[in-house]
Amino acid sequence: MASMNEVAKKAGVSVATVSRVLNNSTNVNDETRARILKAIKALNYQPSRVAKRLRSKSVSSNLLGVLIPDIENPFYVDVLRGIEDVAYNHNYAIIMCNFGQDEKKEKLYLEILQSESIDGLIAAPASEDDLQLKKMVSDGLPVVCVDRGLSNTEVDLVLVNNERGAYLAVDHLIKRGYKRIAYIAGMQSIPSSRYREMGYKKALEDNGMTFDETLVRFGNSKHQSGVELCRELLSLPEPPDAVFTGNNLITLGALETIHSQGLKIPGDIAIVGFDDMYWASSLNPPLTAVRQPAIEIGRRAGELLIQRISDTKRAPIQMMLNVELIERSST
Amino acid sequence: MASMNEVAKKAGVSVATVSRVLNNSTNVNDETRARILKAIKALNYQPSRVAKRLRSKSVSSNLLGVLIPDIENPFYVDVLRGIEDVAYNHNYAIIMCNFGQDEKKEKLYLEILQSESIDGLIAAPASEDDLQLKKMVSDGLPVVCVDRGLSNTEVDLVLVNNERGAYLAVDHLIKRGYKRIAYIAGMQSIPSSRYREMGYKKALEDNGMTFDETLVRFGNSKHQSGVELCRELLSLPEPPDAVFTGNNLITLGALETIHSQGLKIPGDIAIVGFDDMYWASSLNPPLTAVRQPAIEIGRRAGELLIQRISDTKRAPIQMMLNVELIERSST
DNA sequence: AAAATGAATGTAAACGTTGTCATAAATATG
DNA sequence: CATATTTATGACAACGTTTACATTCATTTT
Repeated sequence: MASMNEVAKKAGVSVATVSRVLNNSTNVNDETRARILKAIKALNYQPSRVAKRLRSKSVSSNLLGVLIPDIENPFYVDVLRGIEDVAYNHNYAIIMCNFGQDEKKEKLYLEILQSESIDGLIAAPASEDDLQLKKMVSDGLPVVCVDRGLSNTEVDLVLVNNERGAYLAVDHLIKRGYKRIAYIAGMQSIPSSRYREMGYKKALEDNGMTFDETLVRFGNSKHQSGVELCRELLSLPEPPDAVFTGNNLITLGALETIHSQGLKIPGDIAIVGFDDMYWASSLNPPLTAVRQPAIEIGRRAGELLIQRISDTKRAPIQMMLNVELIERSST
Repeated sequence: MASMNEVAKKAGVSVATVSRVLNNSTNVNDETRARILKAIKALNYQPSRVAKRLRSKSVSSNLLGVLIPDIENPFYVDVLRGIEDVAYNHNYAIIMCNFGQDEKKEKLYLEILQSESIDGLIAAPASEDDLQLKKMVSDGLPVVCVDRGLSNTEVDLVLVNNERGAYLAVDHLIKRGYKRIAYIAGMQSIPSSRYREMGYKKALEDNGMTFDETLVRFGNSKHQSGVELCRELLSLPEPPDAVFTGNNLITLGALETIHSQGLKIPGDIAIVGFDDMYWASSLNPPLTAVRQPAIEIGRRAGELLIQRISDTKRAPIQMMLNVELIERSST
């Protein structure tokens, strides 16, 4: 890799002038500029983003961090896609950190990101009380949270109306005549799990139904927990006649269990999931689901972050996007 | 962020000594070491990976590039997961580049990766003749290819026996009595599409069936192409009675079309897909599929890369992993 | 014609490390 | 005791940029 020095030598100028050309600053002679551009081409010179980053924090070094809990979850993949989309358009590269709901791993990744001098970070933190992340925010790193916020901390945030989504789902089940509606939730420490629980309870209440806590199970947000918790629910003396699942992976897990027990959907049991997938209509049966605009969440977060990088002072913005219930045949 | 200099000052030593402690080199007094460690803790010092990377290419700067065609494809997500797994265990961070089958985007990402002075790269290149990538390989960057190789270039490679996978799928269909078996392929420029075609043809041939080229359609490897090409096939005067789909996304697209036309699987038409998904048993109907060990591909590639980084000279290794046919109810 | 301006360029420090070399003190060797 | 060796440490250059400041020269202003 040719360096600026070699270019300068070849063009017979100093590095400063080369730098000026590269950052198309004024006051450089047309002929010199041409000579330098020629040398750049000849040597196939590419500026080192590393050196740039080291030299000045002020100038953008075009590196973003993305910290997500679980890349196996199609929802986060879509968020990532949205982020990648705007990052690419602004010439940013992305360091992807997938911490798999493991707080130790999250911690290590945050350290690495800091150490890489990223310009900004988009994160779905493991916990609302993430001290390390809070510190990074208060130290001035541009941060945008997605899906989950940080308690007592002013930070840009893009999420979805979780309570409303759950309400829509459960209300829909009730209107369809289901009486014993279970909720298979994700990790209790994740805010969205709790908001969705609130929506679940509110829908029951608004419809004059009583809340039965044996029908609510918190898991670890993964596929396997969907499998197992659904099995538990089905083996209850009075099993549910419908189940509301807390995310993508749980839904697929629950479906697996239901199918393996040979139950009919929605005849024996109905199901509505949080998170839609574009292939949800090819599931057996086509799944009724609450759709989050995942790609848009990613895009918005990316835009907010890039804004914030260029204006650290602007007041934090919190965006709550809308969800919608997609009715198919599982309910 | 405290720098080494501040630590040195605080501990009353020179930066050299601090560096020695950090790289636990010998010949540093126990008492001094203790003092330095204390200072490091007090200042919450973290070494800058950026400075490290700039300073010496010799010492590992712990940054890997991953270049994949399509993060929406669960196969690549799994590969990524495998890579991430071993990267994390070796304290490497990952710059993720998703080029969405767009060669211009791929080019830009390769430039960025180079400019970021990555230690090594795992790539599924857009084309076998990718000049830019070939150049990077010959310039000495450690590279491991996954899923697709580079022509006339010695490079580590991890892939799967595509021909055999296709053969298994098509042979299975034939044994089940299907007569007109279509193949909805991905992009023709992608080697795996062609190897799968070879397997498809070979299975026909070995079973004494004639090859009908109107039953083979190449697309762009995305969901939408599955939708459309399947529609084309179904509206043929003599439509197929079975279809072999070239990847994950195509399978889901084809399913969508089949369902939307109200056809029964496998009664009206059978389907077997390349790429399994763990939730394939929840599809309607449970999908018969050729399984690639995607996570293992990622892991192996990660291991090969880390090996190669530490030993640039070792002869290239090409690994071909096995596929298996998972029989469910769509055939 | 001297002074002031401005354009074009160069010099050098800085960013935070690593690593080579030099130096000083302590210890071992004869 | 003189010399050689080892141990512990520091000084400084280098990596490839950016940028503040200095310099040179041509042009304009008085």
